Amino acid sequence: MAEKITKREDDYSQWYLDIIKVADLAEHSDVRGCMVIKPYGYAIWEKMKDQLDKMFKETGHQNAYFPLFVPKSLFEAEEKNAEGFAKECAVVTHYRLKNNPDEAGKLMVDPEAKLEEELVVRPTSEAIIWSTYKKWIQSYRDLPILINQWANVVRWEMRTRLFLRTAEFLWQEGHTAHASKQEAIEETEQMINVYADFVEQFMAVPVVKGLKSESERFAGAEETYCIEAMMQDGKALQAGTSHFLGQNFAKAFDVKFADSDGKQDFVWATSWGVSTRLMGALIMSHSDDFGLVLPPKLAPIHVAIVPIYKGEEQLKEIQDKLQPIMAELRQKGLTVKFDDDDKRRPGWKFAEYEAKGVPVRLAIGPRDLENGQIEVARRDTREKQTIDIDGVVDHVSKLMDEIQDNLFNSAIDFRSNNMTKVDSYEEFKEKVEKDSGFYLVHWDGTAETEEAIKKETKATIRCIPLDAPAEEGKCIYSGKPSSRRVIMAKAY
RNA sequence: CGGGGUGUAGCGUAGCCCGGUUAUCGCGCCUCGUUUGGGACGAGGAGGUCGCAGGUUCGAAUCCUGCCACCCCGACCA
Repeated sequence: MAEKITKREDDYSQWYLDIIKVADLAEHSDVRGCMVIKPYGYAIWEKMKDQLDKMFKETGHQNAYFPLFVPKSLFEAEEKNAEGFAKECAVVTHYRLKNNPDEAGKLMVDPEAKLEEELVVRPTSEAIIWSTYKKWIQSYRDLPILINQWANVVRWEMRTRLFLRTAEFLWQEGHTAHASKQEAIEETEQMINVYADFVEQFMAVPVVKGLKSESERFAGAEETYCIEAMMQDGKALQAGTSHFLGQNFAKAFDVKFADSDGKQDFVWATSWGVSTRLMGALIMSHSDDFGLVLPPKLAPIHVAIVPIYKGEEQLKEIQDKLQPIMAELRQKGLTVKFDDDDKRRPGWKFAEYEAKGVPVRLAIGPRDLENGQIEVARRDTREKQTIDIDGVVDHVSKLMDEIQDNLFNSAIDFRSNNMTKVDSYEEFKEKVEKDSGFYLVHWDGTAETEEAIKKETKATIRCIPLDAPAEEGKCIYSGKPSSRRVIMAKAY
């Protein structure tokens, strides 16, 4: 774990993978395109998960669980959805292995055990969930259904990348059913706001809330809301989506309800999700060449304490001095790790906790004990200062807020510096090729223009920002009129 | 799936072009000792189906064929 890492423009991917390695977050598994999330990485994910779960429950949702396998016929029911995912589905065709008669000790798929109907391993759960909701819904009194599920899904991607795109990934998917269009739209908007609040307030990553263009929309959705974040190389990362599904799935699965007048109508639907991809966003937003940088609100360890000592006696002295301080820190809800591991030297521990992104490190040795002081180091700026030990609890707890704010503000600054309004296509082409970043441009609203720009520049419409002010202009590509700017960027 | 690259101990690698003793070096690991304020030092030690499967050869990490995995660039995508 001693290797130095460097962030360079031409080597950003390697830097990203290096961070994952030095912080001990995850690694490639032996299974194609899959990932092993290691304990420290999972601890961070768990923090994110717990917070999101809390926010879902605060907005009236409940957790449930649906099957991993989706019979092919169910999967086919919503045509657009099936078509959108068909190319990346893992499919179960057999249910048994047997000994291979030609090769001792080897197994083979038993051809006798072919399934009548193939089972699709869920790439998303709309199909299985809506076929279930059909049984649950008869009247408006059964609505709304506000359910979330924490699960793994499988998408057989051509190219995979740790956290950002793995064949199997962990996520949460909300699936709600409503009696009115209006209510479903409100739900969709509510959830994109929940996501934005979580990502900004907990991950300290600023996002743009917006609508996807038709071509980037979720397969089977009427409207897709998204949040887009900017990574340190200027590229965009879609951090979460919330879909208004209209009555598409209700029609596909024949889910009708009787309203208060006894009239039958199809149910209105939403779905929304975020995944372990958020880990990628977290890593790429704040890390530096010394490793991961974690916002305090998501750090599994808030304070690492490194005692510097010779012999048991000195260690004991330090422990006695720190015992009440650690108790106070813990009382304030902070997780404290006192690292008296004698097998590692202090310098090693300093580097280790930096690599893991622990927000604050305390170091204390005989010299400090004598002076009644302690050394405090913050991870975000890597500043160290020696303060009176009496004030350390207050100081550290203030630092937590400061670090959380500083990370968010730095990310905002970075984004502002890399967000440009552009009005001519020539200028746009030139800029987007040289510097990644968000470009605010006028667009005529057609898929043809979008496609043409994508082909030429590799930049795509990340979203049509919800808060974009109305502004008359001309499409940078076609010159046709446009009423607001959209965000174009290269994306992950 | 198309183009390029890589695969040698836990990690990073030399050797491969031009086949030939016991496969190189660094980090890490184990033991003992000295150490401990920014990734310690010394001495000793363990660890290898050279990605997998075939082939050529007296002899293969090295040459040939096929396959697999990973990385980068495309297409696809959360």
